[in-house]
Amino acid sequence: MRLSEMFGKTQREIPSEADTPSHQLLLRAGMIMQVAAGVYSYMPLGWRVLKKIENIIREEMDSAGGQELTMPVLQPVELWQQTGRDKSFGKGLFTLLDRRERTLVLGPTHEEVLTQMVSHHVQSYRDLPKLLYQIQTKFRDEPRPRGGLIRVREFIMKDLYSFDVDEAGLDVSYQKMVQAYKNIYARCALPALFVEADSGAIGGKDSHEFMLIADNGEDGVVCCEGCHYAANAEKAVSKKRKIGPEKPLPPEEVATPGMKTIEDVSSFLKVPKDHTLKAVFYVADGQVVFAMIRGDLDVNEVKLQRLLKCTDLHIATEDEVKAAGIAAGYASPMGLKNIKIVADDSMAEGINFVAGGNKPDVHIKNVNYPRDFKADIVADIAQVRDGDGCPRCDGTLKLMQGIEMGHVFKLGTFLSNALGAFFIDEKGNSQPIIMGCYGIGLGRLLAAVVEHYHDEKGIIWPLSVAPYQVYLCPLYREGSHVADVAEKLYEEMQSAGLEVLFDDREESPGVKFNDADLLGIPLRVTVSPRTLEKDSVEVKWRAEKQATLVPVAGVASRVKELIQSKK
RNA sequence: CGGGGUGUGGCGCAGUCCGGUUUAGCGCGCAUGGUUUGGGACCAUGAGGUCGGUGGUUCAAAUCCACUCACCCCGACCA
Repeated sequence: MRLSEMFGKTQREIPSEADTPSHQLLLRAGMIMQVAAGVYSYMPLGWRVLKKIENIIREEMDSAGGQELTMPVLQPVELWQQTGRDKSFGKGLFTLLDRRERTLVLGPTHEEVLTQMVSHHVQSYRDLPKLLYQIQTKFRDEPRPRGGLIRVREFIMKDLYSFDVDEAGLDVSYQKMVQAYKNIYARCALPALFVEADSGAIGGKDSHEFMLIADNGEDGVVCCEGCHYAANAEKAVSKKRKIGPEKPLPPEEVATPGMKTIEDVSSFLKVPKDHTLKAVFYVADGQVVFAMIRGDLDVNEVKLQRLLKCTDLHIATEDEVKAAGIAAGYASPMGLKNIKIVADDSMAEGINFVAGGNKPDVHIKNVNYPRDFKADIVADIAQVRDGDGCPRCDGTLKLMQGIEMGHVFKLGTFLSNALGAFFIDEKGNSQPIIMGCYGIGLGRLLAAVVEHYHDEKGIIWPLSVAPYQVYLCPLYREGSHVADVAEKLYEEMQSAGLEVLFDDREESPGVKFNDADLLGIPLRVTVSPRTLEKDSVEVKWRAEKQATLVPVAGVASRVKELIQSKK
């Protein structure tokens, strides 16, 4: 490709709407362009990268036994009502009316359509297992698109669904996919951390995510420094610091005027935070729930939601708290009626806690469980903190940020039951097909590569996904034969099967080098009067500082060797 | 949806507080001509803007008021 003819220009200045490195660089390099919030076009360079990623994924899916197919974006809402997932997706579902006023959804994923398809084409255990996948556009009306390509509302995703006769079969499919995913990240040169994850609204047994540790990640990742334990912060558990037990003292009211927060109470009464009880009110599917936890800890809402098995969970508003007859800031589990109490197991230790007095300006000292109050549920609902103890070994947990590059999970039979996807087993009995699903967002993966591979000058593409392999960079000067040599090299390298981006523009060296660095093409070949004096060209890896001279005569084959050696 | 912020040529910004010397500027980019060519060159000339939108206040609005839209960032969703 001649740069002079290519659609898309580089930009010198950082677009003001972008503040994640991948977003800034992809915009500046002219690889993507925003159309609306969370909606992007891919320009030729960006699209080439996306296709390379797509091919890597396709190859790995195929060699793991996957069969590719395609399904419609437009789906009848009735299909979603059958599984109830229209509700669990809620507002995230893009819907529209057709001319007959029928509601259609823009598919946010394709389990429903595919399960229905499978239910028509699988009758016997002999038809299983099957691994079916698609690479196509999905739509989700995200509450907040973010970070350029990292979180968008229209995105291309590879989704594979597995269909098995039993749990053992599902385990095999799952392992195949985990391995295929590891291969994919390895081929994209990305270090992927394999972590335990929350399986979300559908439930299911196991779930794992592949995380890229990155400052701009939107997920918390917990990882043990001593063993292999690693989990999404939503799911992670830890050994909580033991405080008690202490000898129980009799409860005692104390005046705490204006002291509403744990911080206030703790410093006012000169009691450490871990000797207080924090009360947090939630509304779970319309019902007020009282979550209680030791004052030094925070509630993990995902854990709470899973525990309550509710679809909607939010912090109660002041009005909702008031309506439930609770004194905000002074709430206590003691004497509360008709409100479900969920307590973190940290408060079950015998400690003389300070808790709210259930009336303004009063707290109660020496509150102990279960002597002074009861909880409907006692379980782990705490957020893991950096430095907590590992649940598996004696190590310490580290809390980091990560980008979710892929998610695999075991769905079980929820969907096959809802959509009637059954098979006849060896004994002639009808059984629901056991499912799993495995997704990778391609644009997100592309962004993850840039997040991981860039410097202050620009992108540094790994060879496997680079839009072009070679940046041919002639520095023209009147009276030299740089132009002729460059044209000849362009032909030769292309004939040798190399992907060459030829910067044939009449620009100054600075402009060319800076664009080469910004675009991140792995290998730069510079031809100039200076190199031609030595009958050579200069060859330099984008990722390295030094350049080497290569004789003009054998450039194409030498470059080819260099590229091969890096693969 | 709650909290914060921004909308001025393709991009980055100034001007807005305190309405009128502003025919709305600057830098980058773009066009034409010339001089340049190893890390974002220089000179000259030029094109390009209903100041996000609507309504209002006023003799007069980019500037004040009201409403509205879009986008970004922080929290509830997920590849």
